[in-house]
Amino acid sequence: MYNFNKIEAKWRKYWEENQTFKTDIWDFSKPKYYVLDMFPYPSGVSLHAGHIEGYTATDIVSRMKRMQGYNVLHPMGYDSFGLPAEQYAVQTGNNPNGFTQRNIETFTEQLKSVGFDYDWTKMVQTSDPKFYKWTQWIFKQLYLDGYAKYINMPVNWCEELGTVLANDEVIDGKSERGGYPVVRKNMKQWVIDQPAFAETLLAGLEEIDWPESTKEMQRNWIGKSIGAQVTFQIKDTDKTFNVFTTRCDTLFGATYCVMAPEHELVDQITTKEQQAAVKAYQQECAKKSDLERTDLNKDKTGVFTGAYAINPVNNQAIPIYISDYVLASYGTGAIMAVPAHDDRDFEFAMKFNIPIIQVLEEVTGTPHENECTKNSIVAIVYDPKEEKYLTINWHEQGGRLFIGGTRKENEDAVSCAIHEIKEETGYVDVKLITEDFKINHHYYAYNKDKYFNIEATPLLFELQSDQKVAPELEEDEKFSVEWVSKEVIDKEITDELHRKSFEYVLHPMAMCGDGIHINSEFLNGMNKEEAIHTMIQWLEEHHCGKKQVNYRIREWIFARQRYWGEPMPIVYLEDGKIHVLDDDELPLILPELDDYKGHNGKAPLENAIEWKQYDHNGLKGVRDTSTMPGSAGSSWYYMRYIDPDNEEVFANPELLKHWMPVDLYIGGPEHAVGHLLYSRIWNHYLYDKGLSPVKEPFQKLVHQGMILGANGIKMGKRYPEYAIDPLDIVKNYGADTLRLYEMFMGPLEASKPWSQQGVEGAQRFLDRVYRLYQSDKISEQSNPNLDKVYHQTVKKVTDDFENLSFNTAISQMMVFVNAVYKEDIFPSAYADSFLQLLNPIAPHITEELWHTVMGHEETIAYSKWPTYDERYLVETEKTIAVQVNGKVRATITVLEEDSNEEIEKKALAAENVKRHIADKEIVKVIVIKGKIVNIVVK
RNA sequence: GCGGGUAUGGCGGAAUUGGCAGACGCGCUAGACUUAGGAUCUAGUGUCCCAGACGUGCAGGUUCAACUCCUGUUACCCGCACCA
Repeated sequence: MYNFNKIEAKWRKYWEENQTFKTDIWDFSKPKYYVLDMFPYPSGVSLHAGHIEGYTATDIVSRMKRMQGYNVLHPMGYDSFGLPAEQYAVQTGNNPNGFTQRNIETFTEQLKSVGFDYDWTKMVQTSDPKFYKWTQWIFKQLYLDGYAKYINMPVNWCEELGTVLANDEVIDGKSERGGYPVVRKNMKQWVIDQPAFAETLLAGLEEIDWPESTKEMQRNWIGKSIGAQVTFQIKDTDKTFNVFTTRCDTLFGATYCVMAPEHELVDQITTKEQQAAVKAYQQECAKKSDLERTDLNKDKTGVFTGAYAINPVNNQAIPIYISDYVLASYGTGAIMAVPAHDDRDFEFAMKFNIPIIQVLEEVTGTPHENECTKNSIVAIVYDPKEEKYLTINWHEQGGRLFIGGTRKENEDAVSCAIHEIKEETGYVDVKLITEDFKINHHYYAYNKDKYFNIEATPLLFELQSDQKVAPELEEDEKFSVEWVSKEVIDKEITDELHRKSFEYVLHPMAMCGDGIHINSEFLNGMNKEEAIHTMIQWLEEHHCGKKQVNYRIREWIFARQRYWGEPMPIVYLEDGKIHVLDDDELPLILPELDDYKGHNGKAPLENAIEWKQYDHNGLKGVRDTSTMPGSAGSSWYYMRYIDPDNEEVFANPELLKHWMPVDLYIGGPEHAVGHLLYSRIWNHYLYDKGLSPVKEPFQKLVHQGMILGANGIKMGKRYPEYAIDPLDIVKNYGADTLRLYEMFMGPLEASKPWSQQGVEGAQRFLDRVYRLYQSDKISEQSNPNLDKVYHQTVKKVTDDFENLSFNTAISQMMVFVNAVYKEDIFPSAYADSFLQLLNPIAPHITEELWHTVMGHEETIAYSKWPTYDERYLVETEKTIAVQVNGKVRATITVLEEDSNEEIEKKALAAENVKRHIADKEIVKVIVIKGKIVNIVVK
């Protein structure tokens, strides 16, 4: 076994002493390549296997690009503000900075031990005043441009952490960190106006090479929906309120309105009689945490306010309820409810006995020209004693159906149905159960040779007794009355109308799809899309509504009542005005405290009595004592790497123009709607101001998958016995082995289980390579036997690295090594190139062999990446398969210049093929040149 | 419930535009070298009723040919979740 510990230490020292990986940022002579990792939070625990995976991937790409002649920027830094350091400070009374710096030292040591090619002279720390000066400065610009605002709004308040949280920091009603309960609370807060960026963020997604799932998550998070705002007047007052709806076409079906319990109008419109009930309900809702509020959504609750709203399209007065199924924070905090065509409204209406008006008919069947129209019924009779349904079996004429019939003029659906049941089956003692909707059905009647478009009303009856009269129609071989079970119906009733009828009658529900409008005056006969369009026009003409776009994304709550973050560069002056610090007052440095704990829900900086007092240039006031969220610094750090020591600007514009955007960004998928959205917002903003040269900061994004424990179980706190410490692997197997193994495990994006035996396999390969280079096979002679596999390997490794398919690149290198082992001569040119191909994955061992065996003086890191010659890849002679009726029966050797006829001749001549086509007729022979021959016989 | 993804030997996983399913590694079996082997090298390794048949979650379809395309379906993973 080669001495990996010694070799790895030797070359790490060499790289550091020679500043091998220092990027000359001003060297514009070569094309640039900016490859970035998501920087870690320097916690007390060390790097885990997942970090190594992502960091190795970028390391490989950066090393290959460097060898391909790019000027590569591959920096690393620390997201060093955050909660664990804060908690350490609270518990020990020590400044969190010391704790943070110690962790950073450990992390840096660990990262170096894995051999990553970071340019450490570019390192940034978000908690460094030199860095956060510019975080504060960008915030200041956002404030001056009106995007950062100090407003009163409902926030996520976590009592346990003593701070507000952003929406992405709340998971299932609990804090992301610690899992403490989170409640809604109204507070005056610093926020960033995210909805202002919604459109540009959506548009930008089209330009970038990101995983579709992540883009989709961002789209959902932004949550654009196009609809209409409709203004309702409150009956007998001059008050109005707006609702947002995506289905203004169903306005004629609105039978009530709902306001969120917190809606500002609720107190003003509630009638005396309802006041007590409304107050009680509001209090009940306020007490609930977000978790309880969403958890208790199985059953709808609500209270009538006593007030009525006037539906602008028909001047009907409809009741106004309050219910927590309407959220104060979305849309206008009030809705129009259309129970016939919305699931939630349907559920609420059923519970509170509110009328349901159908305004949209589902359409079944296919429309046809020259249809006759009529009204009809589908009667479904249920016998609860036998648990069977009454059907008519029309045998050949039309299969099994329920009882159907045409309504005569002036005949209502129920009497028609009762009449038809009697006429066709003789049963007379039936009770109506439901009759709530209509279906629009197109069909062709064979017996009449006509196309029909009918409006059908399905009705459910229950059989009360077996009482019967003689039916008008006698049963015969064409027609029989049968009671059957639900299973038989599911199987045998195929008619679309009858199936739909049965489905709706058994499970009444809202019809949310498309259809034909009814009961809707000027919309009647239109489909959904047409009706929405028409209704918006009508609303605008009558000044009671308009087209409206709504976003789910809300203000980004930007202040935390914590210590370990960037202080807000804000002062509240004595006259109540807000003052933002001058540039020369930045950075506003975080003061040392005696006590890092907040008291009574107040920020820890409240303890900095002197620091708080502001008296500068004749302005007196009090500083804001909140700090920025963890995602502030990480929203722009990628630009600071380019120019980390600049004291005049956050980064030199000329450098930014050359280096941005990040060409490849690799990190975990957990930041999909946090960091990755915030960064885009800041970058879009800076781009609009001309301070960033590109709109989108990260051109290509890839997420590495999770590395699981050996049993496929997530590593971590719950199962520490399965946790793998990558540094143990470095010590016991070598950094090169760790890197090779993690890259060979499987596709970068996939989750994959750890295998100790796999680690040993990786080490075995490296040792095999090492021994190969110690052998006397390396020679100045050439070896044509290796030409093809060599060029194939160069091509595949280059392509696969480019596509981040490291597992298959490694597999190809193994194929190459296996091939060399079978040969006596390993040409030194190939031996050189192979080290270069393997270098990005295993930098130490390859650098060692490059110098000690191949005799190079200079580092391998800047050697020219090998190229392949296409000539060796085209195969003059190829073995292809011959199939007979799609089954492989033989393989034949064909030459590049063989014509299809010659190939066919060879195929037919193969022994095993002859046997399989003997005494059969050849229907045709398919020859795909260079691929396969298929002989079809009969 | 909605959105996205995955499913291939004992295991991790390969398979350009549909064209010899199982590359490569792990594990396993046998042999060589050895005092020895948990080192190394060589050969083998999808299943079965083995001149053949079957086989990429399940059921269909398209095609000369399907892991790959189409329809339906199941299981698991991730995200969102009363968003009007």
